[in-house]
Amino acid sequence: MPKNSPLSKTVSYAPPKPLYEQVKSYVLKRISSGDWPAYCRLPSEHTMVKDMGISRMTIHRALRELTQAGFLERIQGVGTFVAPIKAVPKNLELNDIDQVIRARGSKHHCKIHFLQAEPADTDAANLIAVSEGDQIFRSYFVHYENDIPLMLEDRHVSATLFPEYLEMDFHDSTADRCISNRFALLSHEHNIQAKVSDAEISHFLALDAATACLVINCRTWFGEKIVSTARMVYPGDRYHLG
Amino acid sequence: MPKNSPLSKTVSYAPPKPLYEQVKSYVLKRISSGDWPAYCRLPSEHTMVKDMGISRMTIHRALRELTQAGFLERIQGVGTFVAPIKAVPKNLELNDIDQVIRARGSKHHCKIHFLQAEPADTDAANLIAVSEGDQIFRSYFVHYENDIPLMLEDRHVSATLFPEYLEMDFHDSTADRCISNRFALLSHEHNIQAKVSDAEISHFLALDAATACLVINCRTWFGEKIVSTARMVYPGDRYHLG
DNA sequence: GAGTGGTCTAGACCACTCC
DNA sequence: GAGTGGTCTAGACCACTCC
Repeated sequence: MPKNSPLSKTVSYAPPKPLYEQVKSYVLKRISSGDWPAYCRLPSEHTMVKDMGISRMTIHRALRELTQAGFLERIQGVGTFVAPIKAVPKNLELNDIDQVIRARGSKHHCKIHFLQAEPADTDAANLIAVSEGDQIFRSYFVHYENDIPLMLEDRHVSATLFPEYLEMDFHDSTADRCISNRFALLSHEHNIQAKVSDAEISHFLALDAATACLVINCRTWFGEKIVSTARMVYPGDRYHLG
Repeated sequence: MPKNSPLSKTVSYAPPKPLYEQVKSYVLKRISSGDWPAYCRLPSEHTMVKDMGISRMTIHRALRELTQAGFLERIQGVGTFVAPIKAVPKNLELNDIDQVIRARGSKHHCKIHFLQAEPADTDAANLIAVSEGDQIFRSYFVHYENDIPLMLEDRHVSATLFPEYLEMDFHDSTADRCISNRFALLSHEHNIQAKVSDAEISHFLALDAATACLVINCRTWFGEKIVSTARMVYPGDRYHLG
C-alpha cells in the first residue's frame, strides 16, 4: 500500500468497463484513427476470440451493438466490415414548447382560444383521415413566454381514438404530452416550412408587421391510425429550433 | 402431404423469428395493449425463464434490447419496469440536398460562386472556433432543382482539419458528403429559423420579392473539434423539411 | 468442406437492493 | 439472506458464402 492510501481510497478506481465495452472501444478507436477505413474487413469473431482471449459471446455482443449503432456491417457467411460513414444520423430533436421555454429560464403559459367538438371539413378530414362531417376535436391554443406569444398551436384530434381529449387539463401539461401519456408506442411525422405571417397568425401572435414564421406540421400515429395533427407557428424572430 | 404440395412449397413458411425477437414482441404486445402500463413491474428474468422455458441469456437479450430502445427501465437488484411513454423520440431526419432533389424526380446541380482560402474574420472565427486571422476555407454554393435555385450554402471549413477541402469535386458530391466521407464518427448540431430574404439571399436565390426563408445552421464536429459550419438558406415557398 | 456470423443453452460469479 | 439484473464462459447447432 502506498503511504497515501487514504487518498487512494478517495480517488476510487473507476470500476473497469465490462469486457464487451472494452472491445467496442477498441474497435471504435481503430475506426476513428483511420486504421480501419470504410469497407475494411475486421478480423473474424473466431480470430478475435483467440487474439483477445475473450469468449465468442462477448465479442459477438460488442460487434452486434456496434452494428446496431451503424458503425459496422455484418454479412453472415462472409464477414464484418466497417460501415461507410454516412451512417451518422443527422437528426434534429424536437422538444415540447413548455420545456423549451422553461429551459430558457422563462415562464410558460397557454391561452385556450377554443377547445370543442366539430364536424370535420374537407381539410380536417384529410389531415386526420376521417370522413367529411365526422365529429372531431379541435383545439386552438397560444403559448406564451413571459406574456409574449411564442407559438400558435392549431390541433385536430381523433374523437374516436381519444374521446377524453376535451376534458384534459392543458394548463399543467401540453396537448402533445396529454396525447403521449394516453397512448403507448406513438410515432410522429414532421414537416417544417417558412411562411410569411398572414392576418390570422399576426393576430394571435401579436405581430405588428409581416414576419417570417416557422410552421411545423406534426402528425401523430398510433399504429396505423392518426391520433392528432397539429400546425404550430412560431415567429422567426422570437424562436429557433435546435 | 396435401395434394397441392407444390403450392405449399411456393408459399414457403416464413422462417420462425428468433426466440429473443419473440420475447420482445410478446413484451411489446403486453405494453401496447395496456396490460402492462407505465411503471408496471415485469416478471423477473428468473420467472420468465421458468414460465417460457427459455434460457436466461435469451430473455436477458430481449429485455436489454427493449431497454436500449426506451421501452423498459431496469434497476439492478430491484427489477424491470415499463418506461413512461415520453420515451418516443421525436426526431426530424435531415437529408442531403441532392438526394432530396433526386427523390423528387428532379435534376440537381450546384453552382460554385467561390471556393477559397481566406483569413477568418470575427464571425467566422467564432463559428469555427479558430483565432481571428487564421486561414480557413470558405465555399459559397447555390444548389439548383431543374435550374431553379433551391438552396444557398455558405460554408466555413477548418483548413487544419481538412486541408484537401479546396480540391474536392463538388459537382458529383455535396460538400456535406465530402466531409462525411473524410472523417469517421462526426456529430452534427443544427439550428433552424425562419427569416425574411435580404438582398444577398434574394440575389443568389433569384427571389423577386421578400420571401420567408428557412435558415438551417449546421455545425459539424469531429470529436472535440469543429470541422465545418454551414448556413443553408431555402426559400419557404419552394422547399419544406421532412 | 472450411470459414463466417446468428442464435441458444446451462451454468457461473458478481453488484446491488430490500428485508 | 433472498431476489434482482449485469456479465461472462465454453460449448453447441445452424444458415450462409465461397471454393
